[in-house]
Amino acid sequence: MMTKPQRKNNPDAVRARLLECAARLIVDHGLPALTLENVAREAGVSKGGLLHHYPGKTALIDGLFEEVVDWFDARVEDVLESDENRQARFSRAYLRVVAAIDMSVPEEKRLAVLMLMLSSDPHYCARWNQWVEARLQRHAETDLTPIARTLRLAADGLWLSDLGGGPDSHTPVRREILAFLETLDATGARTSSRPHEGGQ
Amino acid sequence: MMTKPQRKNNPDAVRARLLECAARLIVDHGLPALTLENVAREAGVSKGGLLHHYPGKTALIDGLFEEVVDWFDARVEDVLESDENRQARFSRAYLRVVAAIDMSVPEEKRLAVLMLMLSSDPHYCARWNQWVEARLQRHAETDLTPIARTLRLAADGLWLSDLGGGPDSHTPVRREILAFLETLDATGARTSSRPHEGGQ
DNA sequence: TAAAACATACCGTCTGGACGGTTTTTATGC
DNA sequence: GCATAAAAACCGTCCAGACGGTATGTTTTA
Repeated sequence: MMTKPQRKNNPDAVRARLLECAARLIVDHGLPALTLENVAREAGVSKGGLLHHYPGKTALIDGLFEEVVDWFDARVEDVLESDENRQARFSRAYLRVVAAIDMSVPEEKRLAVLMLMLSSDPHYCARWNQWVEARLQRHAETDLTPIARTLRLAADGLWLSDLGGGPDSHTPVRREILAFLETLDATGARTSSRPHEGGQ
Repeated sequence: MMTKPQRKNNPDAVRARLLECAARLIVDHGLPALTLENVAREAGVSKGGLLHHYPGKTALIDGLFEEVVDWFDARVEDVLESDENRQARFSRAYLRVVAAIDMSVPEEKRLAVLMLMLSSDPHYCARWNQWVEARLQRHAETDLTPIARTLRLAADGLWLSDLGGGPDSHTPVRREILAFLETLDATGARTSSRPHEGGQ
């Protein structure tokens, strides 16, 4: 027997569905497709139902933003801990998480949402920068080198390419790039590993 | 005396002003600020006047897109030709152009528009990919290596960082990254320069 | 029975764009 | 040259639809 078969309403599931549908809408049809009506219809609730859970469009987007950031943060933390090499740990984890994203998996598509929100709204951009800089501060010993920064920069590029299906988003090419970047990481560690603080 | 002081109408100038104002509106206040009325007011014409030159909003955006791409293309071509080193010529030029962008110069701000359009609309994303792939095909001999791809990826990351004022957009850090990437370019050329075609 | 979880109906605003004018420029005939 | 017709440039108004949000119900859960 199921755990809760007699329960008709499941607000938590509805909220999750709302967020998921919002993400899918954005990724598949762009930001203008993110309307309250669309999200509600996709999630199988009425607009009133949606506004009950998220009192306004900004609340919905905020919820989506935080969920995606948390998801990304958790994955980075996970990859980070299972890495013995300390050199540029955070940035390498950052890159690996981005590289591991498979856009054909709807679950992972939602990260693309982040990219969209970042580039469109200065507000979320600032909040994202806050997250990055907090992590950068925590890993100041290992992730302030040019190599580390390059890894993250390349990750962002890969990320953007994924979003638009660019020439670098195809599996074989991407695999090669990744391999190169990991090599770069190893060699770069020897080349210039001095962490420099507070330039200027 | 001026060349054409007696001419009251100057449609070409109006069209240019329209595009410029559209770009500024997007960069300064985000995409939702791009309304026909706003653009028309900023450009000092009526909405009817705008619709005379660009029959519809999509036409306006299309015009803006093409102008910015052309601008970027011209600069890349320019940097490209004045580079004796053949290794990853196109990708290095791509990087240098992006790196040279000064967001405090309004003229160069408009490149940010491209980034916004790319990440928001799948349609323009495809058109951008078309451009990149065309250039990639033209420079197939030099720019299909992982290093070349990495340069462009990093450029995109830098670009995105510029748009949002991320931690890598500050001058000293950026300068360091750039220096590193140029070094990487030189060393990488020796490491693995074999062009591989048609993976899969 | 009170509150949470929904649905339905409705409203105000904004925006793209159609439409019919008016003025300016250009092309044409003489 | 010059009148004049035609085309291009431009303006102001109006409208239909979309969208965010409110207000008010109805059902389910605690």
